[in-house]
Amino acid sequence: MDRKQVTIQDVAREAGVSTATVSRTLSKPTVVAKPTRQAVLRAVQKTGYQVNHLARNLRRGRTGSVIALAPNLANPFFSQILAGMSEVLSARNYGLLIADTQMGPDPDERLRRYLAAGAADGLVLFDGSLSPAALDVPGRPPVVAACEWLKVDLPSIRVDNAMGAELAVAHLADLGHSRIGHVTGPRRNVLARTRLAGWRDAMTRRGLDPREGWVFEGDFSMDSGAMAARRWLAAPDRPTALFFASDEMAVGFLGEARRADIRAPRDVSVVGFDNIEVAAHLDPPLTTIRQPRTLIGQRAAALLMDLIEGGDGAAFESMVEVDLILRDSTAPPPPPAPAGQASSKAAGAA
Amino acid sequence: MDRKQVTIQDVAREAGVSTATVSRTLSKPTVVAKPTRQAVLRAVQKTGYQVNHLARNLRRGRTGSVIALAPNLANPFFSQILAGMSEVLSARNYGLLIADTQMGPDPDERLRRYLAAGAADGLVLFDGSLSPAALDVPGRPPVVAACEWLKVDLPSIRVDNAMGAELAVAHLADLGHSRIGHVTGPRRNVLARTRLAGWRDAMTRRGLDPREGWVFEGDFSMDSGAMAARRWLAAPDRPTALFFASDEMAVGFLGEARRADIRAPRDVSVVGFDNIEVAAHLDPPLTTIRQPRTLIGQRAAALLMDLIEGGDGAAFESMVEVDLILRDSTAPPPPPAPAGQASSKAAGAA
DNA sequence: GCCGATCCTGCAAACGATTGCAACACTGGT
DNA sequence: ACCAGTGTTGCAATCGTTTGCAGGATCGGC
Repeated sequence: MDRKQVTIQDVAREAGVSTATVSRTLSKPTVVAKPTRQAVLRAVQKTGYQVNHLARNLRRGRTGSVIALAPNLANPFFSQILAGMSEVLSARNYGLLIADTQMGPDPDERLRRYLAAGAADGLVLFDGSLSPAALDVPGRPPVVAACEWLKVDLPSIRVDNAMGAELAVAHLADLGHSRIGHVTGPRRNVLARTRLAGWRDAMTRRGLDPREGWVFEGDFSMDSGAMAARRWLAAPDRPTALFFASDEMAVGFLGEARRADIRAPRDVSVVGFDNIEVAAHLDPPLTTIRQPRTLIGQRAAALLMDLIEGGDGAAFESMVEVDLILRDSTAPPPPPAPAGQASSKAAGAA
Repeated sequence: MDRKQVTIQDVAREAGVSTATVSRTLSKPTVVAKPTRQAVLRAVQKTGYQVNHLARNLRRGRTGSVIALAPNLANPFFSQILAGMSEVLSARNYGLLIADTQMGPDPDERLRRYLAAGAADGLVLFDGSLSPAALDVPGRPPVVAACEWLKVDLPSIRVDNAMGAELAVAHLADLGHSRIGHVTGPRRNVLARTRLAGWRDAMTRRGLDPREGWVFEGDFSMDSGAMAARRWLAAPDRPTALFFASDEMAVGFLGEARRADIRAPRDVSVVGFDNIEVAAHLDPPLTTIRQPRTLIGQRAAALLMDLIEGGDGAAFESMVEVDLILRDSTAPPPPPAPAGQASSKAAGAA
């Protein structure tokens, strides 16, 4: 094997110039005279030289990659975000490292180590469950928060969750619903809290009652959506419409509800959040709030790049908008049942 | 700011030893005397020293990370695989870089560059559409193929697609179906081809007719599943059961079919492939072939690690098994309609 | 023919770690 | 007292590149 790597020295020898010239030809070509440049390039061709990134980066004092830290890589939610990041990063010749925060025993410590280790020039954080205090690391690289921390003064990408809730409630109210419930994400999650607060605001703003009995706690998962369905079925005076903090929960809800012969939008209207791919292919297709995940990734990456290279962070905070995707899981509320009580199944079958 | 990074020199000075000793204390502690070791560790504590990976790796001639190359990062299919990889890699202190092959103009060239650039110690390839010829790079790092190339003699992780098809067909045949169709992935995709071949084999092995009119071409996407539904509806003498090369297509099929008032398993039995998360939450819950995606990631990473460190590649090829997840989208075929023709809707309602 | 300006190139010192080699200090056996 | 062996440490080279500085060449204007 010619395991031996060809170095800049070899090229220099081949071209009859110094290593400095070779280096310059490759990084700032304008500064070297044309004939020399061509000779060097020929030598590069001939030897098949490839720069050694390790050496270059050591010298330059950067790593040439950024790291994305997510709470759970297996969650498909992140795949599109990563794709967005990858797109802008690779255009700038940066590498994208990914890591899972929730794997070891102490996630905060893990974050701290990533920051201190200097394994990357920057970091995008998607895990809002980590403590902002973990960012207190002396010489840490720039960090972009895409995890909805409220208090922290950090460059960040935020999703307009309040607007999402507003759009959902507005849509349902416009259809004539007044008993509009909400299925939340996990209590401790900031996204979940923001959406819940958004729902409350939107309700009160319209003079509707954001009744505590109409909020069902979930954890974003399909299973928790199915659970919510069971609790919703058992609830007295249950809402005629539900706004879900995630599409997954809406999916779980619909599946479970159907087993009790409850159909959307005939018996209940549902609005999801996120516009996951399957939303369009359910029966009924799910009305939902779309978060542009690719865009989130792109924005986060671009902001981080700015911070790393420019450094001023002009677009310090950026809010990405959401919109309502209208499909068929919402409709005007069913006419109140004659007896007014618990017989919507029978009524539905008529 | 104390932007200045603390180096091994600072630690050495603080501890009153040479840099060599510090380095050894950190990498092979047994070789240095206990008192010295403690002094060094104290100094490390005091100065807050962190090794500079760039420098270490330059010296050691490795990068400490591997790269996963996928055709489309946005595809949630990969998120679980990546999670699996991340798990074993981070346990070994390796980083995980990800990149999208299908972004630039020339994917093959892109792969070639990744290999030549030496940006990683190894590479896992998930894109079967690339040309194996692109791997012909002189001093390239080890590559694990997880993309079902047939001919190439490369360390690889394969999924037992043939067995998947066999399980699906066996299940449907056991239920009494004889007209079992197949919805394929894109023609050029090797996975798709293997599943198609598996379906053919399984059918003929049972004396069933793998009729050409019963295969519907798709591309793994939900949309293509919906299209397949329309073609299936229009087909003369259509199959009573369908085996899909992906769950996504099955989902698309079910959604579209329902609009024509066709229900599974009443009117048609469907088996998917992959066991995506939503499969369990559909109505009906989808019977499917499970691919253990996390395991695939783990295996691929472990094999690559072996290749990088051990080098012999003991477990050169590894086949991961699939299994049948029984849910409710399959049932015995409906009794043949009296007129035998196109009236299954009406018949079903009886 | 001289002078500054301009352009191009090479020298050599970094970047921050690892490691082969040799030196040194002990130990215990003779 | 000497020697071989063992355990511990330091010296200095090395990994492959970038870059500040300075020197040589060339040019145009006087």
